[in-house]
Amino acid sequence: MTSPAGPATPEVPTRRTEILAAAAELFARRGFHGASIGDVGRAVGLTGPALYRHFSGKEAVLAEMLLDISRRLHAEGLRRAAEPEAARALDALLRWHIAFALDNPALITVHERELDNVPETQRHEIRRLQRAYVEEWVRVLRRLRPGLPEDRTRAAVHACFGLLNSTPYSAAALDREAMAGLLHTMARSALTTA
Amino acid sequence: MTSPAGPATPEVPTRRTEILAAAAELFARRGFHGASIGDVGRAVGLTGPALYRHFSGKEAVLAEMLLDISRRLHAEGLRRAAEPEAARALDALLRWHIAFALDNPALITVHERELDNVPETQRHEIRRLQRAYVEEWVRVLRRLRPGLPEDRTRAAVHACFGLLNSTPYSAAALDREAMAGLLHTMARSALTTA
DNA sequence: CGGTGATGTTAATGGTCATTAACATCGCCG
DNA sequence: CGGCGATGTTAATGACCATTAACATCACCG
Repeated sequence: MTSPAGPATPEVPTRRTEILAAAAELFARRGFHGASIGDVGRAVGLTGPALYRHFSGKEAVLAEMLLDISRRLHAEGLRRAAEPEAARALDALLRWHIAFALDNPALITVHERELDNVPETQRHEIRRLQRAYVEEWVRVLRRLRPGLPEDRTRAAVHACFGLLNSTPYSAAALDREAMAGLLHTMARSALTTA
Repeated sequence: MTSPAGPATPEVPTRRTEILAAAAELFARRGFHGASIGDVGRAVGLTGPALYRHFSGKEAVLAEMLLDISRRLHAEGLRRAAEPEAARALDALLRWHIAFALDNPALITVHERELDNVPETQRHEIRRLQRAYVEEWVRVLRRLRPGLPEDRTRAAVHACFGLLNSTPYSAAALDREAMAGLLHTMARSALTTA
Protein backbone atom coordinates (compact mmCIF):
# COMPACT_ATOMS: atom_id res chain seq x y z
CA MET A 1 0.00 0.00 0.00
CA THR A 2 2.98 2.29 0.38
CA SER A 3 3.21 4.61 -2.57
CA PRO A 4 6.51 4.27 -4.45
CA ALA A 5 7.76 7.67 -3.34
CA GLY A 6 6.09 7.65 0.07
CA PRO A 7 7.65 8.79 3.32
CA ALA A 8 10.89 7.03 4.17
CA THR A 9 10.44 6.82 7.91
CA PRO A 10 6.85 5.99 8.73
CA GLU A 11 5.78 4.63 12.08
CA VAL A 12 6.18 1.01 11.01
CA PRO A 13 9.35 0.11 9.13
CA THR A 14 8.82 -1.63 5.81
CA ARG A 15 11.50 -3.40 3.85
CA ARG A 16 11.97 -0.31 1.71
CA THR A 17 12.61 1.84 4.74
CA GLU A 18 14.93 -0.74 6.27
CA ILE A 19 16.98 -0.64 3.09
CA LEU A 20 16.99 3.15 3.00
CA ALA A 21 18.17 3.32 6.60
CA ALA A 22 20.94 0.77 6.09
CA ALA A 23 22.03 2.44 2.87
CA ALA A 24 22.15 5.84 4.57
CA GLU A 25 24.45 4.46 7.22
CA LEU A 26 26.75 2.84 4.68
CA PHE A 27 26.76 5.74 2.23
CA ALA A 28 27.55 8.11 5.08
CA ARG A 29 30.39 5.99 6.42
CA ARG A 30 32.03 4.85 3.19
CA GLY A 31 30.61 7.09 0.48
CA PHE A 32 28.20 6.15 -2.29
CA HIS A 33 30.87 4.45 -4.38
CA GLY A 34 32.48 2.85 -1.34
CA ALA A 35 29.42 0.86 -0.36
CA SER A 36 28.19 -1.87 -2.68
CA ILE A 37 24.69 -3.12 -3.26
CA GLY A 38 25.88 -6.34 -1.65
CA ASP A 39 26.91 -4.45 1.47
CA VAL A 40 23.52 -2.77 1.73
CA GLY A 41 21.70 -6.05 1.21
CA ARG A 42 23.82 -7.81 3.82
CA ALA A 43 23.07 -5.04 6.30
CA VAL A 44 19.39 -5.92 6.15
CA GLY A 45 19.87 -9.68 5.97
CA LEU A 46 19.47 -10.06 2.22
CA THR A 47 21.67 -10.70 -0.77
CA GLY A 48 22.51 -7.89 -3.16
CA PRO A 49 20.16 -8.69 -6.02
CA ALA A 50 17.18 -8.81 -3.64
CA LEU A 51 17.32 -5.02 -3.50
CA TYR A 52 16.08 -4.88 -7.07
CA ARG A 53 12.70 -6.10 -5.83
CA HIS A 54 12.36 -2.79 -4.01
CA PHE A 55 14.40 -0.26 -5.98
CA SER A 56 15.21 0.07 -9.64
CA GLY A 57 18.92 0.41 -8.86
CA LYS A 58 21.58 1.81 -6.60
CA GLU A 59 21.12 5.37 -7.76
CA ALA A 60 17.38 5.11 -7.14
CA VAL A 61 18.05 4.27 -3.49
CA LEU A 62 20.16 7.38 -3.14
CA ALA A 63 17.68 9.52 -5.04
CA GLU A 64 14.76 8.50 -2.88
CA MET A 65 16.84 9.02 0.23
CA LEU A 66 17.88 12.55 -0.71
CA LEU A 67 14.45 13.48 -1.98
CA ASP A 68 12.91 12.40 1.29
CA ILE A 69 15.44 14.31 3.39
CA SER A 70 15.07 17.46 1.32
CA ARG A 71 11.31 17.30 1.58
CA ARG A 72 11.31 16.80 5.31
CA LEU A 73 13.77 19.62 5.94
CA HIS A 74 11.96 21.98 3.61
CA ALA A 75 8.43 21.23 4.78
CA GLU A 76 9.20 21.73 8.44
CA GLY A 77 11.44 24.67 7.62
CA LEU A 78 8.50 26.39 5.94
CA ARG A 79 6.33 25.79 8.97
CA ARG A 80 8.81 27.15 11.46
CA ALA A 81 9.81 30.16 9.39
CA ALA A 82 6.16 31.22 9.39
CA GLU A 83 6.40 32.37 13.02
CA PRO A 84 5.80 36.13 12.81
CA GLU A 85 8.50 37.20 15.22
CA ALA A 86 11.83 36.84 13.48
CA ALA A 87 13.91 35.98 16.55
CA ARG A 88 11.47 33.23 17.50
CA ALA A 89 11.39 31.94 13.96
CA LEU A 90 15.17 31.67 13.92
CA ASP A 91 15.16 29.75 17.19
CA ALA A 92 12.49 27.43 15.85
CA LEU A 93 14.55 26.79 12.71
CA LEU A 94 17.63 26.17 14.80
CA ARG A 95 15.82 23.73 17.07
CA TRP A 96 14.46 21.85 14.08
CA HIS A 97 17.71 21.58 12.19
CA ILE A 98 19.68 20.62 15.28
CA ALA A 99 17.18 17.94 16.26
CA PHE A 100 17.24 16.54 12.75
CA ALA A 101 21.03 16.50 12.61
CA LEU A 102 21.39 14.88 16.03
CA ASP A 103 18.75 12.27 15.25
CA ASN A 104 19.94 11.53 11.72
CA PRO A 105 23.67 12.08 11.42
CA ALA A 106 23.95 9.66 8.52
CA LEU A 107 21.19 11.38 6.57
CA ILE A 108 22.74 14.78 7.11
CA THR A 109 26.09 13.52 5.89
CA VAL A 110 24.71 11.92 2.75
CA HIS A 111 22.51 14.91 2.03
CA GLU A 112 25.56 17.12 2.18
CA ARG A 113 27.89 15.02 0.05
CA GLU A 114 26.21 12.79 -2.46
CA LEU A 115 23.94 14.96 -4.56
CA ASP A 116 26.20 14.54 -7.57
CA ASN A 117 25.50 10.83 -7.70
CA VAL A 118 21.76 11.30 -8.17
CA PRO A 119 20.49 11.00 -11.75
CA GLU A 120 19.88 14.36 -13.38
CA THR A 121 16.11 14.31 -13.32
CA GLN A 122 15.72 13.93 -9.60
CA ARG A 123 18.81 15.97 -8.87
CA HIS A 124 17.06 19.12 -10.01
CA GLU A 125 14.12 18.61 -7.69
CA ILE A 126 16.40 17.90 -4.74
CA ARG A 127 18.46 20.96 -5.44
CA ARG A 128 15.30 23.04 -5.70
CA LEU A 129 14.16 21.87 -2.27
CA GLN A 130 17.60 22.44 -0.76
CA ARG A 131 17.69 25.94 -2.14
CA ALA A 132 14.18 26.68 -0.94
CA TYR A 133 15.13 25.51 2.54
CA VAL A 134 18.14 27.79 2.58
CA GLU A 135 15.96 30.66 1.39
CA GLU A 136 13.63 30.22 4.35
CA TRP A 137 16.60 30.75 6.63
CA VAL A 138 17.79 33.69 4.57
CA ARG A 139 14.36 35.35 4.74
CA VAL A 140 14.18 34.97 8.51
CA LEU A 141 17.68 36.24 9.01
CA ARG A 142 17.07 39.24 6.79
CA ARG A 143 14.10 40.22 8.91
CA LEU A 144 16.36 39.99 11.91
CA ARG A 145 19.31 41.83 10.40
CA PRO A 146 18.02 44.05 7.61
CA GLY A 147 21.34 45.79 7.09
CA LEU A 148 23.21 42.65 6.03
CA PRO A 149 23.50 42.31 2.25
CA GLU A 150 21.74 39.33 0.77
CA ASP A 151 24.81 37.50 -0.47
CA ARG A 152 26.49 37.81 2.90
CA THR A 153 23.33 36.59 4.56
CA ARG A 154 23.24 33.53 2.37
CA ALA A 155 26.90 32.81 2.95
CA ALA A 156 26.30 33.12 6.70
CA VAL A 157 23.46 30.61 6.50
CA HIS A 158 25.67 28.16 4.63
CA ALA A 159 28.39 28.56 7.22
CA CYS A 160 25.82 28.00 9.94
CA PHE A 161 24.78 24.72 8.30
CA GLY A 162 28.41 23.73 8.31
CA LEU A 163 28.49 24.29 12.03
CA LEU A 164 25.25 22.41 12.70
CA ASN A 165 26.11 19.55 10.38
CA SER A 166 29.45 18.96 12.05
CA THR A 167 27.43 16.85 14.46
CA PRO A 168 28.26 13.50 12.90
CA TYR A 169 31.93 13.90 13.74
CA SER A 170 31.71 14.89 17.36
CA ALA A 171 28.28 14.00 18.66
CA ALA A 172 29.67 11.17 20.75
CA ALA A 173 31.47 13.54 23.09
CA LEU A 174 28.44 15.14 24.73
CA ASP A 175 24.99 13.86 25.61
CA ARG A 176 22.23 14.90 23.30
CA GLU A 177 20.79 17.76 25.34
CA ALA A 178 24.14 19.35 26.05
CA MET A 179 25.11 19.06 22.40
CA ALA A 180 21.84 20.56 21.22
CA GLY A 181 22.22 23.47 23.60
CA LEU A 182 25.81 24.10 22.60
CA LEU A 183 25.05 24.07 18.89
CA HIS A 184 22.05 26.33 19.37
CA THR A 185 24.01 28.90 21.32
CA MET A 186 26.96 28.88 18.95
CA ALA A 187 24.85 29.05 15.80
CA ARG A 188 22.61 31.84 17.02
CA SER A 189 25.57 33.83 18.15
CA ALA A 190 27.36 33.31 14.85
CA LEU A 191 24.32 34.33 12.84
CA THR A 192 23.36 37.38 14.85
CA THR A 193 26.84 38.86 14.80
CA ALA A 194 27.65 37.91 11.22
CA MET B 1 66.16 15.20 -4.68
CA THR B 2 62.74 15.44 -3.14
CA SER B 3 62.49 13.13 -0.17
CA PRO B 4 59.70 10.57 -0.52
CA ALA B 5 57.58 12.22 2.18
CA GLY B 6 58.70 15.77 1.51
CA PRO B 7 56.45 18.84 1.36
CA ALA B 8 53.61 18.53 -1.12
CA THR B 9 53.50 22.15 -2.24
CA PRO B 10 57.02 23.44 -2.62
CA GLU B 11 57.85 26.52 -4.66
CA VAL B 12 58.39 24.57 -7.85
CA PRO B 13 55.83 21.92 -8.74
CA THR B 14 57.24 18.48 -9.40
CA ARG B 15 55.35 15.65 -11.02
CA ARG B 16 54.57 14.23 -7.60
CA THR B 17 53.00 17.48 -6.46
CA GLU B 18 51.08 17.85 -9.71
CA ILE B 19 49.60 14.43 -9.11
CA LEU B 20 48.79 15.22 -5.50
CA ALA B 21 47.03 18.43 -6.50
CA ALA B 22 45.00 16.79 -9.23
CA ALA B 23 44.10 13.87 -6.98
CA ALA B 24 42.97 16.26 -4.23
CA GLU B 25 40.63 17.98 -6.65
CA LEU B 26 39.17 14.72 -7.89
CA PHE B 27 38.92 13.05 -4.47
CA ALA B 28 37.18 16.15 -3.13
CA ARG B 29 34.70 16.33 -5.97
CA ARG B 30 33.88 12.67 -6.46
CA GLY B 31 35.18 10.90 -3.37
CA PHE B 32 38.16 8.56 -3.10
CA HIS B 33 36.29 5.62 -4.61
CA GLY B 34 34.60 7.81 -7.22
CA ALA B 35 37.82 8.92 -8.86
CA SER B 36 39.97 6.35 -10.61
CA ILE B 37 43.71 6.24 -11.06
CA GLY B 38 43.01 6.76 -14.73
CA ASP B 39 41.11 9.96 -13.96
CA VAL B 40 43.96 11.28 -11.87
CA GLY B 41 46.49 10.41 -14.53
CA ARG B 42 44.43 12.05 -17.27
CA ALA B 43 44.17 15.21 -15.16
CA VAL B 44 47.93 15.63 -15.34
CA GLY B 45 48.29 14.49 -18.95
CA LEU B 46 49.34 10.92 -18.23
CA THR B 47 47.83 7.48 -18.41
CA GLY B 48 46.80 5.67 -15.24
CA PRO B 49 49.68 3.26 -14.84
CA ALA B 50 52.20 6.09 -15.09
CA LEU B 51 51.24 7.09 -11.56
CA TYR B 52 52.98 3.97 -10.27
CA ARG B 53 56.30 5.55 -11.19
CA HIS B 54 55.62 8.13 -8.47
CA PHE B 55 53.45 6.43 -5.88
CA SER B 56 53.15 2.85 -4.74
CA GLY B 57 49.38 2.91 -5.24
CA LYS B 58 46.17 4.83 -4.97
CA GLU B 59 46.03 4.65 -1.19
CA ALA B 60 49.58 5.94 -0.99
CA VAL B 61 48.55 9.07 -2.87
CA LEU B 62 45.78 9.70 -0.36
CA ALA B 63 48.02 8.91 2.58
CA GLU B 64 50.70 11.33 1.52
CA MET B 65 48.10 13.98 0.84
CA LEU B 66 46.50 13.69 4.26
CA LEU B 67 49.80 13.42 6.06
CA ASP B 68 50.99 16.59 4.41
CA ILE B 69 47.80 18.51 5.22
CA SER B 70 47.82 17.36 8.83
CA ARG B 71 51.44 18.34 9.23
CA ARG B 72 50.94 21.78 7.74
CA LEU B 73 47.88 22.51 9.85
CA HIS B 74 49.49 21.23 13.01
CA ALA B 75 52.86 22.92 12.56
CA GLU B 76 51.42 26.34 11.90
CA GLY B 77 48.76 25.78 14.57
CA LEU B 78 51.50 25.21 17.13
CA ARG B 79 53.23 28.39 16.09
CA ARG B 80 50.13 30.55 16.31
CA ALA B 81 48.87 29.09 19.54
CA ALA B 82 52.16 30.10 21.15
CA GLU B 83 51.09 33.78 21.23
CA PRO B 84 50.91 34.59 24.94
CA GLU B 85 47.69 36.55 24.88
CA ALA B 86 44.81 34.11 24.43
CA ALA B 87 42.51 36.38 22.47
CA ARG B 88 45.29 37.16 20.01
CA ALA B 89 46.21 33.51 19.74
CA LEU B 90 42.63 32.62 18.86
CA ASP B 91 42.53 35.26 16.16
CA ALA B 92 45.81 34.03 14.79
CA LEU B 93 44.48 30.46 14.68
CA LEU B 94 41.30 31.64 13.01
CA ARG B 95 43.20 33.60 10.39
CA TRP B 96 45.39 30.61 9.66
CA HIS B 97 42.63 28.07 9.35
CA ILE B 98 40.43 30.37 7.29
CA ALA B 99 43.26 31.21 4.89
CA PHE B 100 44.08 27.53 4.50
CA ALA B 101 40.45 26.60 3.87
CA LEU B 102 39.90 29.38 1.35
CA ASP B 103 43.14 28.60 -0.46
CA ASN B 104 42.73 24.82 -0.41
CA PRO B 105 39.06 23.88 -0.42
CA ALA B 106 39.78 20.51 -1.97
CA LEU B 107 42.39 19.62 0.63
CA ILE B 108 40.07 20.62 3.46
CA THR B 109 37.31 18.46 2.03
CA VAL B 110 39.48 15.40 1.58
CA HIS B 111 41.07 15.87 4.99
CA GLU B 112 37.63 15.89 6.53
CA ARG B 113 36.18 12.89 4.72
CA GLU B 114 38.67 10.34 3.56
CA LEU B 115 40.75 9.33 6.55
CA ASP B 116 39.13 5.89 6.61
CA ASN B 117 40.62 5.05 3.24
CA VAL B 118 44.18 5.50 4.43
CA PRO B 119 46.06 2.30 5.33
CA GLU B 120 46.19 1.67 9.07
CA THR B 121 49.82 2.48 9.62
CA GLN B 122 49.70 6.01 8.31
CA ARG B 123 46.16 6.55 9.55
CA HIS B 124 47.36 6.56 13.13
CA GLU B 125 49.93 9.25 12.51
CA ILE B 126 47.42 11.42 10.65
CA ARG B 127 44.88 11.05 13.42
CA ARG B 128 47.52 11.94 15.97
CA LEU B 129 48.32 15.16 14.13
CA GLN B 130 44.67 16.01 13.69
CA ARG B 131 44.04 15.50 17.38
CA ALA B 132 47.08 17.54 18.33
CA TYR B 133 45.86 20.37 16.11
CA VAL B 134 42.46 20.30 17.79
CA GLU B 135 44.14 20.30 21.18
CA GLU B 136 45.99 23.51 20.34
CA TRP B 137 42.65 25.17 19.74
CA VAL B 138 41.22 23.66 22.90
CA ARG B 139 44.13 24.92 24.98
CA VAL B 140 43.79 28.45 23.63
CA LEU B 141 40.05 28.48 24.12
CA ARG B 142 40.37 27.21 27.67
CA ARG B 143 42.68 30.06 28.52
CA LEU B 144 40.07 32.40 27.12
CA ARG B 145 37.07 30.77 28.79
CA PRO B 146 38.31 28.89 31.85
CA GLY B 147 34.80 28.11 33.07
CA LEU B 148 33.85 25.98 30.08
CA PRO B 149 34.26 22.25 30.76
CA GLU B 150 36.83 20.53 28.60
CA ASP B 151 34.47 18.27 26.69
CA ARG B 152 32.23 21.19 25.82
CA THR B 153 35.26 23.15 24.72
CA ARG B 154 36.37 20.36 22.44
CA ALA B 155 32.89 19.98 20.99
CA ALA B 156 32.79 23.72 20.36
CA VAL B 157 36.10 23.56 18.51
CA HIS B 158 34.79 20.74 16.33
CA ALA B 159 31.67 22.72 15.55
CA CYS B 160 33.82 25.71 14.71
CA PHE B 161 35.79 23.62 12.23
CA GLY B 162 32.50 22.61 10.68
CA LEU B 163 31.70 26.26 10.18
CA LEU B 164 35.11 27.15 8.76
CA ASN B 165 35.27 24.11 6.53
CA SER B 166 31.91 24.84 4.96
CA THR B 167 33.90 27.09 2.66
CA PRO B 168 34.10 24.64 -0.24
CA TYR B 169 30.34 24.72 -0.68
CA SER B 170 29.72 28.44 -0.70
CA ALA B 171 33.01 30.19 -1.30
CA ALA B 172 31.94 31.23 -4.79
CA ALA B 173 29.30 33.63 -3.46
CA LEU B 174 31.61 36.19 -1.90
CA ASP B 175 35.05 37.46 -2.79
CA ARG B 176 37.88 36.11 -0.74
CA GLU B 177 38.33 39.00 1.66
CA ALA B 178 34.65 39.33 2.42
CA MET B 179 34.36 35.60 2.99
CA ALA B 180 37.39 35.51 5.26
CA GLY B 181 36.01 38.37 7.32
CA LEU B 182 32.58 36.81 7.60
CA LEU B 183 33.94 33.45 8.69
CA HIS B 184 36.27 35.07 11.21
CA THR B 185 33.50 37.11 12.79
CA MET B 186 31.06 34.22 12.93
CA ALA B 187 33.56 31.72 14.28
CA ARG B 188 34.93 34.01 16.96
CA SER B 189 31.47 34.93 18.06
CA ALA B 190 30.39 31.28 18.17
CA LEU B 191 33.43 30.26 20.19
CA THR B 192 33.39 33.09 22.68
CA THR B 193 29.72 32.67 23.54
CA ALA B 194 29.73 28.87 23.48
C1' DC C 1 -6.20 -27.96 -4.79
C1' DG C 2 -4.01 -24.71 -8.37
C1' DG C 3 -2.14 -20.76 -9.57
C1' DT C 4 -0.19 -16.37 -9.18
C1' DG C 5 2.24 -12.37 -7.36
C1' DA C 6 5.60 -10.95 -4.00
C1' DT C 7 9.98 -11.78 -2.47
C1' DG C 8 14.25 -14.32 -2.30
C1' DT C 9 18.27 -17.04 -4.00
C1' DT C 10 22.20 -18.47 -6.78
C1' DA C 11 24.34 -18.15 -11.47
C1' DA C 12 25.60 -15.46 -15.44
C1' DT C 13 27.10 -11.01 -17.90
C1' DG C 14 29.57 -7.10 -18.98
C1' DG C 15 31.96 -3.25 -17.33
C1' DT C 16 35.35 -0.79 -14.51
C1' DC C 17 39.32 -0.68 -11.85
C1' DA C 18 43.81 -1.18 -9.48
C1' DT C 19 47.82 -3.20 -10.32
C1' DT C 20 51.53 -5.51 -12.93
C1' DA C 21 54.10 -6.92 -17.22
C1' DA C 22 56.47 -5.97 -21.30
C1' DC C 23 58.07 -2.85 -24.13
C1' DA C 24 59.66 2.15 -25.74
C1' DT C 25 62.06 6.69 -25.35
C1' DC C 26 65.48 9.61 -24.03
C1' DG C 27 68.69 12.36 -21.41
C1' DC C 28 72.94 11.80 -19.26
C1' DC C 29 77.39 9.91 -17.96
C1' DG C 30 81.19 6.59 -18.83
C1' DC D 1 79.18 5.61 -29.04
C1' DG D 2 76.90 2.56 -25.35
C1' DG D 3 74.32 1.76 -21.67
C1' DC D 4 71.26 2.73 -18.06
C1' DG D 5 67.97 4.95 -14.94
C1' DA D 6 63.89 7.69 -15.11
C1' DT D 7 59.62 8.02 -17.01
C1' DG D 8 56.03 6.72 -20.17
C1' DT D 9 53.03 3.65 -23.00
C1' DT D 10 49.91 -0.15 -24.26
C1' DA D 11 48.53 -4.96 -23.05
C1' DA D 12 47.40 -8.40 -19.61
C1' DT D 13 45.42 -9.98 -15.08
C1' DG D 14 42.36 -10.64 -11.50
C1' DA D 15 39.04 -8.56 -8.38
C1' DC D 16 34.83 -6.36 -7.63
C1' DC D 17 30.45 -4.68 -8.89
C1' DA D 18 25.84 -3.38 -10.77
C1' DT D 19 22.54 -5.49 -13.06
C1' DT D 20 19.84 -9.29 -15.13
C1' DA D 21 18.36 -14.25 -15.75
C1' DA D 22 16.59 -18.39 -14.14
C1' DC D 23 14.89 -20.72 -10.67
C1' DA D 24 12.60 -21.39 -5.72
C1' DT D 25 9.32 -20.46 -1.89
C1' DC D 26 5.22 -19.37 -0.06
C1' DA D 27 1.17 -16.82 1.31
C1' DC D 28 -3.13 -16.00 -0.29
C1' DC D 29 -7.29 -16.34 -3.18
C1' DG D 30 -10.25 -18.59 -6.72
